[in-house]
Amino acid sequence: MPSKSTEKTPKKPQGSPLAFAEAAECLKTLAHPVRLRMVQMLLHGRYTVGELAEDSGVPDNVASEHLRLMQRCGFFTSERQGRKVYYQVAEPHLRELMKCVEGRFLS
Amino acid sequence: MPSKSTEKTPKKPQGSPLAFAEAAECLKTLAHPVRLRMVQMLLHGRYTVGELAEDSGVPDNVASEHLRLMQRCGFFTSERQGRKVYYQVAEPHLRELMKCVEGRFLS
DNA sequence: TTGACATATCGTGATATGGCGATACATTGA
DNA sequence: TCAATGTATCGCCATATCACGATATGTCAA
Repeated sequence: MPSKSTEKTPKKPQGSPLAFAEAAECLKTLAHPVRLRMVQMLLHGRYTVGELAEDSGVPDNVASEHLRLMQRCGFFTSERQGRKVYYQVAEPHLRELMKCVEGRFLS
Repeated sequence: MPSKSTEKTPKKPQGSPLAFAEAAECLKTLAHPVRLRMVQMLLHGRYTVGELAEDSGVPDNVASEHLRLMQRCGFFTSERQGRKVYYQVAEPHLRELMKCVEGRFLS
């Protein structure tokens, strides 16, 4: 008679609670209409805060805050060039992730 | 001299604001450690509320609320069997989306 | 230096979210 | 019918998020 503790449990998928917490935090950062749009834009090129703000229809300071949030997750890096600051994608997995999202919601 | 309105703007990717709002809402639903874990579990099998609750380490009522949220997004369907309710994946895109997340955070 | 422009940060208030206990509902078996 | 089990719902409260206006910082040009 096998005790409960020695039964094999082959079906439960892997993943530490900490990893799930991290993943959830990054997904939460991604889960905003303006931020999603910014990610999509930056996957296609390099843009300034002002350009992204205008494209998304939000004021510059709001755009700046969204970009900062995503930068903290490691999504983007920024680079000042004169008075302007250009953002670009730094997290390579963003492309595939966005492809999934586009495949589900923009087709 | 080309007017501003007739300049071509070839680089901006597609996507209506409404689509981004929908996508953001679904991602927000996904963006929770317990819910991520539940999605992962249900991509590997069919489980009851109680089973998912125990696996995630949350009380049954909390698990039930999380499952209801995800059901509203169309992620899952539920099926009562006796006193128990089994949940299962209904949204086919979840598998690929979860694969992206796992590839980034559980490897 | 001054002023204009681009971006970033801060404080605040409105709204949303998450988890909890209590309770309701549904199903089965005694 | 009653009690036990499994699930769902509700009200409450703590916290988080969001957008805004005001203000600060950094950069260039005159």
